Amino acid sequence: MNTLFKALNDPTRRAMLELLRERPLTAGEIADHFTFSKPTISHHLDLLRQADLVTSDKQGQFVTYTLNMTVMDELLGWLLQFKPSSDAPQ
Amino acid sequence: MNTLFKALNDPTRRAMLELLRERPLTAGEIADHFTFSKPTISHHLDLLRQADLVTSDKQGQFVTYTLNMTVMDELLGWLLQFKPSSDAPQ
DNA sequence: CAAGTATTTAGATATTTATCTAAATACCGA
DNA sequence: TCGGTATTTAGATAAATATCTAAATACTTG
Repeated sequence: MNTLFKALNDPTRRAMLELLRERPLTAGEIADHFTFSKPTISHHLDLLRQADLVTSDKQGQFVTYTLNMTVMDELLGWLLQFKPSSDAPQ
Repeated sequence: MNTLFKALNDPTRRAMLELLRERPLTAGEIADHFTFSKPTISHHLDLLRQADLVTSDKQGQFVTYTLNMTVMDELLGWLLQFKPSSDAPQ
């Protein structure tokens, strides 16, 4: 949960997730959408992977990142515990 | 959105929200659940307030904090954009 | 194998953050 | 008004984070 919130606590990483919503992208393609250096992008992707928000797959020279939303369900569950409707319908 | 994720990116603050799920509590009552100093607790509560996750109400010497979940809907919305089912039913 | 491309690792640095103690503020009751 | 309680503000510090450049690694192609 900590790792998840940490990964989400950065606008660049959230933008990356939104990019990957369309389709899987290579590290380079992702980097093209930002003005940060490649190592910085790589570091952000690493944090997203640590949180299991993305998976990475190396194909030759390229590393393709794919959105993995299963972990978001955990967040969704955490969120819903605050929704009174889930506890006491009314 | 930034402020919201920042506020949520701390286990103590998340625990505070879960405490407040039961009922509104004063700053002191909240502090009693943790081993941090009062100023530290106050600082965390300030961040939760900045994110609009809680409201505070001073009654005499006491400041009561109340959960305000309306802003969580924003987070829920952000989250649901990743759920394929919301885009393409299947 | 050498040169070029894609990506990551290493190491440095500036900023942000969580925490503390000490002090200030605000309120209450005698 | 004074002493006590509740909370916040100020200021300091250690740890975490985002970023960079330089270098390393891994793959591809001539």
